Amino acid sequence: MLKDFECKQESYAREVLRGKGLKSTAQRLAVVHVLHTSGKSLSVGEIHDGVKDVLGAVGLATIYRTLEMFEDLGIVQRLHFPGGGYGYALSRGEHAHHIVCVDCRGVFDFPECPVENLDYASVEKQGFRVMNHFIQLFGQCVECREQIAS
Amino acid sequence: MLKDFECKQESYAREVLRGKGLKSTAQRLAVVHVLHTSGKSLSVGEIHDGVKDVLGAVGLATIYRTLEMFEDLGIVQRLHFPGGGYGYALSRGEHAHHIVCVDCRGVFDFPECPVENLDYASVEKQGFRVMNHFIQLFGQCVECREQIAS
DNA sequence: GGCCAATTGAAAATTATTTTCATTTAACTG
DNA sequence: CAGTTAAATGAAAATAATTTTCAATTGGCC
Repeated sequence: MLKDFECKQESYAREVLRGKGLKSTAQRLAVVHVLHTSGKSLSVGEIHDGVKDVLGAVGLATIYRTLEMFEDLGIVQRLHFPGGGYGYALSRGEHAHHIVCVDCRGVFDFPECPVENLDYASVEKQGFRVMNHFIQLFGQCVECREQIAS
Repeated sequence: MLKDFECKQESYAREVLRGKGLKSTAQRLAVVHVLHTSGKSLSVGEIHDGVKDVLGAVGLATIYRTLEMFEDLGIVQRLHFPGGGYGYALSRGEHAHHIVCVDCRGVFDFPECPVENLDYASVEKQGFRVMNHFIQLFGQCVECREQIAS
């Protein structure tokens, strides 16, 4: 199932999958497509609904399987919200992090990595070796701010 | 139920609870106690087990209720692990963050807040107002590192 | 087009979490 | 310190979320 037009993210996913000997199924590409066109972070259920809109009936288990796999492959990233709950968004580039609007759950770029230039000395003094970091910024995007003001 | 010796964290929890007109029950203080003595981040189930060791039978629902409430009160913090799953740890001070050992799930201090001194200009240029941030560093603590080396 | 391992769907099974409601308890009051 | 009362608990049921199973289907390669 090859579509006439694919967004960059879909081609990228295709490439990563092929590289690992995994299949680029319609369901998997639809997950990328839905996330891409929404521009937001979506819950598993929302992704399932979106994929169903594109393909018709799709098993929920497939969505779970795909998202887990995509996270391992670095295609998507799991985001946790302050009030509880989580969602997925397409990964940004190498060391870009997500800024998430707490109202619309829209995802924006935060190109600088705050941890990049960080002094690990205080930590490494304790003998700790930092391997990985998880950063999410939360706030309000312009649109949601204006909506509340009005 | 007042114990002869209470750790600082328990007294602190007591104080916060009183301030909100909430009761300092044995179950609630035991949650703090278990987290404190473990020095690690623990899953809901592990906390339940730990509390049962101290008090005998305790309902799991109480543990869920307590942890949710403690998170709102800033007494504990929920941590999400890279491979999935989550746990709770006692909150560190105001802007200190957690560093979590991926092997033993031990929690260490990271006093500097990397976001504190960050230039939000690039974000705010997009009209985004940052309200909140979630940071977790993952790595390996000395002990786990040595264990693997041996 | 045909082959084969990978993938899917549907349902069942499992696990996690929340709700309900009768009973108990901490904290305040006199 | 006993009495009062709203808050909290426990146990079980209800709900929701996630994973597993296995037969049927499909994508990628020859």
